[in-house]
Amino acid sequence: MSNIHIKRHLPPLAALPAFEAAARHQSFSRAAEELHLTHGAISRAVAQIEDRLGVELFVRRNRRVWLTAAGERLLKATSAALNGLDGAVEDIHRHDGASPILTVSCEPSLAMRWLMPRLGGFREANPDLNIDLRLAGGPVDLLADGCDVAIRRADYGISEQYITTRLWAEHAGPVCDPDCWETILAGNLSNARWLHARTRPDAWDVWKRASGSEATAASEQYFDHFFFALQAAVNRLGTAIGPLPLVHDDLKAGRLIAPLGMAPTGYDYVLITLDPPVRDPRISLFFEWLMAEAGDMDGGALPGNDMMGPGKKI
Amino acid sequence: MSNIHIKRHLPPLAALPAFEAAARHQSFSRAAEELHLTHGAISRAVAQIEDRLGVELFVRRNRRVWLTAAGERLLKATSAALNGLDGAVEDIHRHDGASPILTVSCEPSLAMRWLMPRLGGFREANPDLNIDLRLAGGPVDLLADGCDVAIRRADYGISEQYITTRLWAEHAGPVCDPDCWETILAGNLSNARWLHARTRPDAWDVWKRASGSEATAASEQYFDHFFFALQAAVNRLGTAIGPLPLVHDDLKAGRLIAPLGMAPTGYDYVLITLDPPVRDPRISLFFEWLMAEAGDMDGGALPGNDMMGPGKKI
DNA sequence: ATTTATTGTGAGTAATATTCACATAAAACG
DNA sequence: CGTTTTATGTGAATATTACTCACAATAAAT
Repeated sequence: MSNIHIKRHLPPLAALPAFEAAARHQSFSRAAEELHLTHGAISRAVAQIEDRLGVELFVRRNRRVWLTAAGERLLKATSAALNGLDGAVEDIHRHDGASPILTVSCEPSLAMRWLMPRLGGFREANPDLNIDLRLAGGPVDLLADGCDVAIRRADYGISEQYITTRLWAEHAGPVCDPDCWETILAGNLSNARWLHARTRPDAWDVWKRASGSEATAASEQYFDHFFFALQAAVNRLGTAIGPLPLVHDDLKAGRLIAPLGMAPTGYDYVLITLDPPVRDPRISLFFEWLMAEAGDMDGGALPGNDMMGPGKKI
Repeated sequence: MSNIHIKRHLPPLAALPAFEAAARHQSFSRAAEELHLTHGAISRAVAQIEDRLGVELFVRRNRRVWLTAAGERLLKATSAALNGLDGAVEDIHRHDGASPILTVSCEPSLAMRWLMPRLGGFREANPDLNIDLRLAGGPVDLLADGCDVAIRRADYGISEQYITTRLWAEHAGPVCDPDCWETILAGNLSNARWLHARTRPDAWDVWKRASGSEATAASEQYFDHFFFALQAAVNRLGTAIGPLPLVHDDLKAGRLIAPLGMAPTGYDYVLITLDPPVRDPRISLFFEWLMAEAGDMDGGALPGNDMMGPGKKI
């Protein structure tokens, strides 16, 4: 448990400011001036990093130097590292450590179709707390990515080092444009053109299992992204499996209907944090807001609820 | 020009691995084991950072330690910094510095409505080059954010330290759902309900100036995001000013029409890089692809083009 | 050819990082 | 309740390293 050795290959950290300044100025002498050192110190610092990495960072041509490809790569990471640390120190001096920025990692489709349209409301309610939204899917490394919280669909094992707080259980069901539901109800779902997404190829199977349906598709079409399949459904191209959060606003606005209702897929959406949300007031604020916004997300849109459009009973 | 002193407040960098390990283990002794040092070395490293910052990083209670708020903030930056550097070193060792990841910073609305739907195509065409997309608006600091390129609407002064490459000139015009254009043409634009976005409050004025229109709104409505106003237009709530990239796909799919055509707004969309795109093969690849995808973006959708729906002549 | 601007380097020195040994403190244990 | 165990803090000695200085080397600028 305690011998989680993180084996890193780090350059000599103390030499990084010298390297960064030298790269910025493309000159060891200017870097020396900036840092109030001698050019020899810069030269040795750079040489030290090069020795450690076994790669040349600069191309030296008599009166000027410039970065090699390796140097460019290291500069990118170095600048990010130094600026990030500088920002942290400033935050600490100004706000005693409580950063007024909450960095949220969210899956792209959920962010686009659910979170972003609502973030304006959060900003209005909490003008002091800025949300920095990053789109990313799959396993998350909060520390490495510098994120405070992540929102994920818990369809994979989430590292035990994190605290996961359940947000809502995912419900999903076939969605199509309002004009097509009669067609579907007249016969059955097998009349429909099924829209698939390669990012979640089992969506239809999961739904069939959850709802006990035995339907097969009349025709099928594949898209690269879930987002795209849903857009196609809005655009009357067929019927897609819509997870509730991603189609919530479309259902509410009448752009889509879910004539067969929604069934739980067995997956939860969770909030991933390093510590329990209550420990960080920013996170607890965000969490409370999320839960309030998601009030009608968790079973509230099952058959019997009027959000679904007219054909909610199968 | 050369005396751009970047005044940073950095913690003692060499002490950071000790701090990070101590924070991770919540124990100085475990950290010492991991780093093959004595607990005294860890204690002094942490104390050194605390002295420099003038803040306590750990709460010491006899047999355990945990982070203060300031410590948590510094840990976030430190982890990100060390992991970022580690990644750079690994890239350098594996690929001699050429990272197989291209980090792209893009404005959220453009990313959502134009870039993301196309990225799948890029990934298929270039499976070796992964795109890491970050949503951010306004001024960009490529180095600080660790981004290779940024895509921006050049509506503000862009720092001279960057190379800006023009992508296309923005065209914009009123867009509404296909059923409403007859209403508009029957009278004029003043019959319409104008949809505004607080993120670009001058959009209608800019268009009126560009097109010479003197119209005024029959009624108006405000939204928090451009994205939202456009969604409202799709949803038949009124007429919004649609910049071509953001409504391109909606026009093409017939969800929206632009009965009065598009006029240049005077703003360019640009690619922002540290060096000319040709110098980095990843960037030049991405740039070429962008230009190919944007083939019909630059004036190609002006009145007279059939992309606009039936009412393209005013 | 001389000057100028730049980086590399050996040797000495200044600074600092690390250890060792001991001090301290409170929980755990019998 | 005393003893042991597990932690961290710290003074002094020591090992390491970072930095400077002075000089070397190089090639462009004059």
